[in-house]
Amino acid sequence: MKTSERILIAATSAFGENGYDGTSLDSLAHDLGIRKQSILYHYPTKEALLDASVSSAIGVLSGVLSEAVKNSHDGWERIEAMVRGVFRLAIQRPELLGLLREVSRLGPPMLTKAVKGLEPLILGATKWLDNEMEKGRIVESDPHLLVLSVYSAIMGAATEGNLLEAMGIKQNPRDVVMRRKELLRFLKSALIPISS
Amino acid sequence: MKTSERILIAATSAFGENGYDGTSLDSLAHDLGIRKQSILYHYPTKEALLDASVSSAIGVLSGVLSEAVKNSHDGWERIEAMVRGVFRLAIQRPELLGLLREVSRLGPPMLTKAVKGLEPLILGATKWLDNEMEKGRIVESDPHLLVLSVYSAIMGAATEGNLLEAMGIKQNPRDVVMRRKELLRFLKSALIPISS
DNA sequence: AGCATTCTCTACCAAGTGGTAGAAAGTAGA
DNA sequence: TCTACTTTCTACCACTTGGTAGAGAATGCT
Repeated sequence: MKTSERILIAATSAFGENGYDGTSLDSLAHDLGIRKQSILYHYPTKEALLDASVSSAIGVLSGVLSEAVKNSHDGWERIEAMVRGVFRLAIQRPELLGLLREVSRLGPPMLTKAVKGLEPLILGATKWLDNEMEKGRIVESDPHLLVLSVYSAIMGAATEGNLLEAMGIKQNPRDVVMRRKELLRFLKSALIPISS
Repeated sequence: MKTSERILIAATSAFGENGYDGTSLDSLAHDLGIRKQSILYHYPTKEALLDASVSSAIGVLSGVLSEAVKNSHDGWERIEAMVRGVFRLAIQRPELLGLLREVSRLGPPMLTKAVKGLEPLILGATKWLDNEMEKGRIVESDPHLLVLSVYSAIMGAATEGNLLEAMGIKQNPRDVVMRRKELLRFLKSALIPISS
């Protein structure tokens, strides 16, 4: 694999797990078995490295979600597919979601850029929700707020692994599945009209 | 006000907003108009300062929640009171919730200690939920998972202010109230049996 | 082979980090 | 006023931070 790719992957992990300030270029280089200056050759500044990490993370997330949209029909099924996709991501690469959360803490200007990258996704989601509401397949409410609620619920359930472990709740794959089921039940009862 | 209290308050803000690694004792001292060494007199290490901040934040949160419990009856009303309490806290002192989130990212050993501090609260909540489920006032489900879902939903809705602003969603008090309402609707439909 | 390009390295640097030592200043009781 | 104690200060330290300058290697093209 190309060095620049290896750097990007390691950086995404580190930024997502230890935060931006908690990650030093030296430690990053050490983990990769190279020198810090090699990192700075591929990414001229630390911020540029963060930028690239965020872009790639957004790319992966977008991929997962649009894949879920492609392979599902309208209504509840689609929401379920998206939640499953994000959970799979949370298990396989938790650092990606951690990174997005970190970005939202860092605030502008990085956050602004990230949101811009996610804008088509958010726009698509709200439009689709609007449409679904019109057809009565989803409970009427402000789509923007809905997207946020769902976002934070998923993000929370998917990324609070640390917290769960500290609470003594095991993290076997089976338990993660149960948590996903619980979240889906949660979402379903909140979003789907009683008739269905 | 005593210097040690001023330090504690400023530290809680800083840790909550900029993270532990993102906060230097020098900048903290500068904001307070004192010298770093005065901080280190009251709190021998940076970690001790974090510890004290976390303890105080947990104290405040516990206070808000037990106040909500005291002033409400069983059933949905109590959940609503608790959500209102946390939202009020999120508006008045968002850095407190930010700090708790930061702690959950830092992981052990600080997280372990924090969770231990919150244990009575969590235990009380799960016990109460168990009881409510028995009486049929709340939908049957794993109380632990439920607490987590509710926690992350509230935490998300209450602390993603940065994200919302970057998304161009205004943050007037009126809008915060709307978000709280939306979250309450969300929780209600997920938690309350259809009969009510 | 020679040459240019791409990449990784050693050697530094100025600034900032948490923390130590101990002097100076304030404060209160006798 | 003397004394004991608490608090804040100046001065400093070893170490780490992100970043620069430029020398050496690889690598591929002709």
